[in-house]
Amino acid sequence: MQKPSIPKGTRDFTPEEMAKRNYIFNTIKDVFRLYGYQQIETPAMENLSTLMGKYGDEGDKLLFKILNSGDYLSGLSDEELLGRNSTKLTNRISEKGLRYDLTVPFARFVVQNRDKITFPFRRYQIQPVWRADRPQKGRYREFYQCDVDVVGSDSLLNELELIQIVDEVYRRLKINVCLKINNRKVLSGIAEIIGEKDKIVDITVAIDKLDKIGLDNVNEELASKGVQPEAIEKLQPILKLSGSNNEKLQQLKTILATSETGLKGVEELETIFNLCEKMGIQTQIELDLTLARGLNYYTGAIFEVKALDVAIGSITGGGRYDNLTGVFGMEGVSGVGISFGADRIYDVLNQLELYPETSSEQTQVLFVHFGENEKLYCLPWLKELRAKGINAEVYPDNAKMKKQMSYADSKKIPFVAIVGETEMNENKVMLKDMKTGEQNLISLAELLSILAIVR
RNA sequence: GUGGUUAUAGCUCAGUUGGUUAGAGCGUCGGAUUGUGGUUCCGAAGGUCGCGGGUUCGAGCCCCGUUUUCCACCCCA
Repeated sequence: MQKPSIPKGTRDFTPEEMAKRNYIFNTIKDVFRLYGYQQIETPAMENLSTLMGKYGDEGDKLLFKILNSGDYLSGLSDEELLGRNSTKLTNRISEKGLRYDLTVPFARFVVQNRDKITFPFRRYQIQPVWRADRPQKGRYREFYQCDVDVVGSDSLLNELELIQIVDEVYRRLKINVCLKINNRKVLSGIAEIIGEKDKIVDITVAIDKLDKIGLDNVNEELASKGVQPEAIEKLQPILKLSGSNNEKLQQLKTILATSETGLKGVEELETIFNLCEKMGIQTQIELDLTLARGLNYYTGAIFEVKALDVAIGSITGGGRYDNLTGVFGMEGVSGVGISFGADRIYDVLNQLELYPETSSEQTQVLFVHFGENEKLYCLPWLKELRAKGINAEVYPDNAKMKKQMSYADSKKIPFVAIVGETEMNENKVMLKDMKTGEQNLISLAELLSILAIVR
């Protein structure tokens, strides 16, 4: 027999792992709701026409495509088949794909449901996304994103609130993070004043790597992309900017003095920093001019959150995108949002062992018994316990004591209620505390009060 | 897509220069113990050595291909 397996980059989650993951999801959800965001879901698959071209050339390659149903070759000519043009052929045999992120499907959702939505629309969405990447550390082909976005509002107050959400989520999860912030308008301004306006993508991609490959290599990459030597020269003081956020902003003001967009970006950043200070954000916030992020659609603020105690890449990212709905035929709607990478947060929490000890998903008491009559005797007790919200179960088969007890032990159930003839005659159970080994003959009322207190 | 790396029991891993019948720990199951788990002792089950080809008298071990794992690049949560 062939060993079963799952596709590369995907994972199974055991009950223990799910308890941990739900702790993350619930923490994030609770905070989202505090800020008035409401949940939506969208399909796992979208039409390829919705997805293609939204994430750049690289993104198109990383889309999982779904083969058409039925005889998907029937409409094709021999010429097309023998042409061996994968890209063209793909369009003919596949019209659906798995979603690559939650932002683009959300933009589609807004356009399609504009009649049911009141703006500004605040939604959150927690669902898996798929990327045909090569898996590696902290990188999966199926992973969950937790998105919060607000569309239909230009106010920088939204940026502030997203930062507050980041601050609160990571405070609750007890993860030390650094929030990096930049602004696409500043990046545009830089490209503008060095005279390479149309090379903005190459420039941002290159300087994004400053941390990783160093200044010399960045300059080399810029040159290889055709950026003029004078332009690279002009860029140097910007790359070497240092000091506090405020100091950087002041320097940028002089550097970008001739660029209207650049100055607008600086002004936005200034406003956001001031608001954060006013609201007493605890998280360390850093203006990082090298922060570009690959996504093509950001137009204003760009965010990225990194865990300070674990090397795993960014665990949250986002930004402002003006007019993302424009490609779906709805102009003039600006949005801003961020996405929490649940799977990376999970990896961080695992490495730092930051999970709370008690899990609400655990069974509180297991009924063990000596046979058919005893088992039936347990049923009304279970009903009462469950009605009070206490997780309880009975061992379903007639099995030896040892087996039933081992079951409780391996499931880490804290209490076992033993039921035999003596207990039934007295209308009681023998409650054993699995940690201390202590046991007492008690009534239903006593059992309820004990378990209610422990909980 | 590029480069490297890995694959032996359910899991984690040994396995000598290529030499008979493939090893351990953990887990599972049974027993010691028919009203008591986590400790201990005894026993059992469990393998197409990733797959395909080649070299050899002989391959878990060497060679080629392929798939897979993990890591890095590109890119990204």
